[in-house]
This record gives sequence, C-alpha cells and structure tokens, in this order.
Amino acid sequence: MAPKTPIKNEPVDLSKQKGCTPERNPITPVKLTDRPQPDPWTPTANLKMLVSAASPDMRDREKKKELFRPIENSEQCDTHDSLQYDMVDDCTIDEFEKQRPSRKQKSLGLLCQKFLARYPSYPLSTEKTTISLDEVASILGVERRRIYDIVNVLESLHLVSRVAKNQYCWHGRHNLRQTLKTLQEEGELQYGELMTFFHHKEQDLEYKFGERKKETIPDSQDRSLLDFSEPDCTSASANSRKDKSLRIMSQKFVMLFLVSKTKIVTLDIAAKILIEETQDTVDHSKFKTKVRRLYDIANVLTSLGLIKKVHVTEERGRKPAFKWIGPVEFPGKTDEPTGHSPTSNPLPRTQRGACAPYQICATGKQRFTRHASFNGAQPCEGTKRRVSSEPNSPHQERQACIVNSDEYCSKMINLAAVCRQKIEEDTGNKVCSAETILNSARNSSISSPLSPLPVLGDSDFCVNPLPQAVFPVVQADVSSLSLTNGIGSQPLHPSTPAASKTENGKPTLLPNQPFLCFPSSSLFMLCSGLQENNLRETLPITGEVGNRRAETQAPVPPATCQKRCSHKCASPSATADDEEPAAKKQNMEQSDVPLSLVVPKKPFESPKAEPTPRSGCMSAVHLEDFHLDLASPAAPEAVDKESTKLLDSQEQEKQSQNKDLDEHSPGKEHISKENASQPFLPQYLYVQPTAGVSSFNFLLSANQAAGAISLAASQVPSLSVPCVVVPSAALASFPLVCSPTITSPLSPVPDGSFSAPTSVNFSMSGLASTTPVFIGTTAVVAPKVSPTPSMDPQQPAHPSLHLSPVLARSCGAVKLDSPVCVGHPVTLLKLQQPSSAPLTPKSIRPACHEAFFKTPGSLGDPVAWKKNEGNQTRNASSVQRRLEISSTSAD
DNA sequence: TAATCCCGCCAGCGG
DNA sequence: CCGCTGGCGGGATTA
Repeated sequence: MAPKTPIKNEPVDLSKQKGCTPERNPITPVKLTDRPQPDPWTPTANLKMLVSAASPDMRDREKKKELFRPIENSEQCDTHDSLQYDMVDDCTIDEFEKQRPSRKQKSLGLLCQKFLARYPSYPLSTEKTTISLDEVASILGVERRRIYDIVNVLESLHLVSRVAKNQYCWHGRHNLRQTLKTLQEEGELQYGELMTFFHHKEQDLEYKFGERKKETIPDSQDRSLLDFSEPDCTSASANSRKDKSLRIMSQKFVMLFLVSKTKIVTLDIAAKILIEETQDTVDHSKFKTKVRRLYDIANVLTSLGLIKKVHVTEERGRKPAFKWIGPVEFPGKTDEPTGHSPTSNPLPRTQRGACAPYQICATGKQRFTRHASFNGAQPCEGTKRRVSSEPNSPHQERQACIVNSDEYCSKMINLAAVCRQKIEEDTGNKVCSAETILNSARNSSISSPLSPLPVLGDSDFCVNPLPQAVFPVVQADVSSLSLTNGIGSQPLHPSTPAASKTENGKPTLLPNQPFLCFPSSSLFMLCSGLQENNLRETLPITGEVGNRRAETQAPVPPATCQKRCSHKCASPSATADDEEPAAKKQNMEQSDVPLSLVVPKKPFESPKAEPTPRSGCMSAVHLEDFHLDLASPAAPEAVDKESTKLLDSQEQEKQSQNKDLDEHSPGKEHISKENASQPFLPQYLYVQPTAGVSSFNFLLSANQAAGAISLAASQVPSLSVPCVVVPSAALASFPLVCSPTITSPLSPVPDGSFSAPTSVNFSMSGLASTTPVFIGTTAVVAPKVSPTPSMDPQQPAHPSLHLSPVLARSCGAVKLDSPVCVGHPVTLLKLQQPSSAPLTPKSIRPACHEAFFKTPGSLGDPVAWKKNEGNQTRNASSVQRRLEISSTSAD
C-alpha cells in the first residue's frame, strides 16, 4: 500500500512540530535539510516512521485538498498513526504539503551536490579525507544505495577512490583534468569516428555505428585504460560485473562528450553506443535501463559541473541531451601532437606535454588549457591509476599564460574587428536585436559582421534555461559607446571621474566616459578600432574557421554545422567549470578552468584564412575555439598595420580555495558565467564571471600596430602581440579597468567611430575588494611581459598588485605613459564600485551574492538558485551585443 | 504522454 | 551466512 515515495522527507516538517507529538520528534528531517544530523536515525528509520505515520492515502487526500482539513476526523480509519499525525496538527499537513519533498528534492543530482559540498574540491595534499558511506548516507539522509551511485561516478573520474569496504578516499578535482584527458584520448580511439558520424548524421550514425562498433578497439583495451577500479579486481568475474558498472558507463559517457565535436551527446545515442559496446543486441528494455542509468550518471556529472542538460532538435524532434561544459582542452593531446602552433610555441615539446602550470598549451584542436601539475602527457595507461594521489596545488596555477602566436594575434584582431563592428552596429542601430543578429549570422557570415555571432536559434540548447543563455550585457548607450571609440586618446586615469563605478558590481558605462565597468569576475574581450578590412575579413574568416574546423574534424553538412555552432555557442566551453552548480565549483576552477585563454588553435593552418563566407557556423566553436578560430591567420598582418586594438581580457574567478567558498551557491556563478559565455561573447568579449572569485585572468591585446606590445610569453618571447595576459589576482575579485587609449596612428579607421584610438575602460568589480586593475593601452608600447609570471612573487600582496605580475610589470615599465598601461590604481577601483551607472541590467551582480548563498553545509536552496539561473539566462538586452557581461543574477 | 529517475529488490562477492 | 555492492527495472513524478 505504501506508496513508494512515502513521506520520508516530510519529516522535516515534523521536526518543527515536535512539540506536538513526542513520537514524531525522533523524526528529523534530515534529508531535505542540508544540515547533517548526528541523530542515529537512519534514513530508513525515518522513512518507516513516516510511512507508518502517514498513509499514502492520507497524503493524497491532503494533496488534493489542502484545505480539506476536516477530514481529519474521518481520517481515523486509517492508521492510527496517521490519524494522530493529522490530528496532531493541521498545520502539519500544510507544511507537509509544502515541504513535502518533491521528487526533485530527492534527486540524485541534488544529493550529489550535497555530497560534494562536504568535501573540498581541491583538498590540501596533506589532508586525506576518507568517506564513510554509512556516515554520509546517514548525514545526507539517504540510503546507502544512493551514495553508491554517486560514488561510483565520482570514482570514474577519480574524484574519489575506494580504499576499503564502505570507505572511500576523497581526492577532489586535482586530477580531474588529467583524468578527462585520458578519457578523451581513450574516447577518441574508441569513439572518435563514431562521434563524427553522429554529428554528421544521426541516422547514419546508428547505421554506421553498427559497423563501427565492431571495429572498435577491443574492450579490453579501453578497460584497461579506463579501469579505475582497483587494479586487483582484474578477476574475470569481477570484471564481468564491473564492466556494466556505473563506473564504466560513466567513463564512457564522459568520453563521448570529450570526443564529440559539439560536446553534446543525446541520451539515446549514448545509450545506444554504450549498449552496443556491451552487447550487440539492443532490446528496448535494455535501452530503457541504459537510459535510466545514464540519467543517474548525468545527474552526478551535472552536479560536478561537467555537463548540463540541453535539448537537441533534430529531424526527429527534440531530444534530451547533455552538453559538456567542463574542461575541454587538455594539453598534449594525442591527436594532434603538433597542434601547438609551432611558430608561436617555442616550448619544447616535452614541456608542452607537461604543460607546466601557468603555462598554457594549445592543442591542435583544443584551445589551450592551463595545466595543473600534470607531468607531461602520459599514456593513458600510465595515468590511469594516478588518481589524485599527488595533490598539486592548483591554486598556484592560476596564472594565465599567454599564448603567443601571430595567429593568435590575428585572431584577436579579428575578434576585435568583429566586436567593433558590432559595436558600431549597435551604435548605429541601437535597435538591433539579438535575434536579428542571429539571423544574420545564420544567413551568412559575410553579410553582417555580426554574423559571427553564434546562432542561438538552432537548437534548443541554446535556449537553455541555464545561465548561459543570456548575457547581461553592459548597457551602454550608443552614445557611450561612441564615446569610447572616439576617446582613444585618453589615457587612463584612474582618477577619471568617469570611471564607472560599479556599485553592485554592475557594469556601468558612464556617458561621456570612455570607461566601462563590468562586474567583477568577468572575462572580457574588447576590441577597439579595427579597420574595415579587418572586419570584413574577419567575417569570412570566421566562417572559414568554422568550416575549417569542420573539415578538419569531420565533414559536416552545413546544417549540421550550424547546429554545432549553435551548440557551441550555447555554452562557452571555456567556462565549463563555471557551470558547476554545486558549490564546489569554485574550487574546481582553479584547476579545471584555469585560465584558459586563447590559444591559437591552428597555427599552421592559418593560411586558410581566405575569406570564404560559407557556412553560417562561424562561431560555433567553443569559446575557446572561438577565440582561436576567430583569429584568422591572415589577420596578423592586417592587424599590425591596421593598428587595431584588441583587448581581450578574461577573468576567471577562482573560487576561493577556501572550502567555505565551496558552499557558495553555485547557481549564481553559473549564471553569470553562462551569460558570459553567451554567443556574443566570442565576438567581443568573453566574460566569465566567477562569483566571488578571486582570481581572474586577463588577456589584453593592445593595439598592435605601432608598437605592438610584445609580450614575452615564455614561449614566444618576441612575439609582438598586442595581447597581454594578466593573471588574476587570486583571491580578490577585482575590478579591471582597461582603457586602451590607443591612438591608432596606424589604424586608419574607416569607421570613424572606432578607428580612432579608442579607450575603453573596463572595470570589474569583484565582490569585495576589488583590486582594480587599470589597463590603459596606448599605442605603441610594448612591454614585455612574461605570461607565466602571474605568480610573481614580486607582486605585493595587495590585490591590486596581484593583478598580474604581468600587468604589474608592464605597468611599472610602461606606466601611463607607455602605450600600455596597466594600472592598478586602487583608487579607480573604489570609484568604480560605487558605481551608479546602471546601464547594465540589474541582472549583473557582483559575486557577493555567492557569499551570500554560501552557507556551509547547506546549499541553501538549490531551487532558489536555480531559479536565478533561469532568470538570468533570459535577460539579454540588445546592449549585450556590444558587451556581454555576465553577472550573477540578482537574487 | 514523454521524460525523468527514485526506490528498493535481490544477486554477486568477499570475508 | 552476512553484509557490502550495485544491477536492474517498476512505477511514481514531472514536464
């Protein structure tokens, strides 16, 4: 009789009423509440009690008629317990109803978040955290069985490892990247082609799939690689069972994502693939079961911030799917060993593989990633066992590295051009709606500069409720924008009154001021005056990029391409981590989402840059890709001459290492991040807001023309790249202000507006103190900065100083006078914060919120933050086009 | 109705 | 035999 889902959860309410029923007291609503309860009660016990307490019938009745209290009397017939219950308190019922844990509240995803919240994403190497399943189960108020589900998935990613019966060891995400890399490599071997097919044509997929699967590498192989289970458990018997294990499935599922071009995998496809591997026959029931399991896994992965749910619309209709939002690039990728731009990347191969921390590696396909402490690319096998035995201090990693390559520069330039165009457009036509842009984009990249924008419309996932959907854009009036353009000459003065102040971290654009303020924790890419040529070229280039990609990776029909694009657009891969819903994310970022900056994807290929406006999918690429792609090889030249300025800054928040932070409400973070990632971003600016984050990275490109700034990337010493990467100061989120006052002696700007030297200031306000970063670029200076240096010890502790060693250095060297100034005047920051300029939508919010939400143990109301996400997502304003700023949503 | 996925039965396994 | 694991699929919830 008892409904399967009896009241268990309800006890929560009961607790309140304890007084009424002594009996009830014992019932503690553990589950719902995050607060761990020491009470001896096991979840089951609670359950039972509850069940006994209330009969399902009653509940139903109650549900149906909330108001129908009178029933109480009659209720007696049922269980006396129930009766008592009712009698006890009417209120109870209501609460009952209210609190009645909905299925969602009991979801595995939520449970997983709670679980994760208990452990630091990046535990200190010293601390060994052991997890007792029983303990956790009781604390979380669930059956142990559920914990197994979570742990199995976590184990597949090496976040935990089983040490003994009922005992697991928490490793955190230190080695997550490595693990993912390994999975990716393995995945490529196994599913590479397969996935290609899928993307190509779904239908064919299956078809092909059948063929393929046989060809695929024997399971044994992958097993070995992937097998995380204890080494010992090689026994056949054990394996048999383990093969089906959630663990394995989880790994395979992840592989599919990593191999997928679009990073989107539909459940049915995944199920089919997974089934195929195991068995040739796919019966319906099996399929269903597989899907169920995949949901379980997906829930955990979602909690980890690695994937998010999306919908893919295909010929057949709308299908549930998941999109990978975790790290995508892994240094030293096998497939394209040479992927690194040869020219730009001087680093010895070995190093690259190793990817020293701070160093960014670009892989052929992937963008670059910051690598934590992995030592070189290891053969899959080798890595396998490493689990996180050695904790690295990812925290330190945080700096950003600059990838230098001409290509890179060119790309940047292109981006800038695009941005500029956009801006111009906006300026010209305030009205342009995103849609319009989108459309144009779809139609042809060429036609409008905007085209590069990702096409959102295509797939549902674009629309996702996830934060990504909308960027809060800084709203700048056209006028303001124009100001920006014209201003170029103004050196950045921190003191400038104009400096927008961001009160709440809202980005502000002061009218007359050349400065823009963004909420802290955002990543920006700014572009200023580009020449027309560039712009034009850019578009085609962009398109090409897309194409190129397609070519490279797999032939994709235009339609497909578009989809892909949209997909990619939808979520900026770069931000992947951002998404993490779970509080954890903050920590993760350090390692996971290191500052991924731009990496020139294909240095070699750059030649292709010919402008061919073909496919509409230009920006489809993940953010990372995006950046890379955008830069067209050809661009560099133009850039130099054109004296375009590009400013790209990225900021990533690093969540405080503090565990406390972990607790933050992730939701907001994502949101903001998501927003940032929005399609637009790619074009001009990419903002990754991290909630309260502390560190962020910047990539700035100053004007190139005259004296392009040459950054000395460790790798590319002499590059004269207009870009500067600034490592973020770790802890504090700080506002960044950039005012590139570039005069563009070089740039003949056709567009009056931009061509002129433009000065743009961004200020990002972090939650708390923000260290203001002031960056001013004036034309020619080329301070050399080593990208890696972010860690610079030299830097004063001060946040402002923190900014980046690079910046600091540059600043020191250059100073205002110098073309590029990186200033850090605190004063500015302060000014900014108070900002009133509300140009930006309210949506933008400072990281502060997070703090708000963070509640240690309790995730707070997950629901609540989810809601936020949704809301935020939606807010996009035309303004966005110009600048996309992610912000945490308002509450 | 379809999509999700919670729940807990029950088998495999190791001690 | 017992308890830990975890595959599996019924069927409740949600969308």
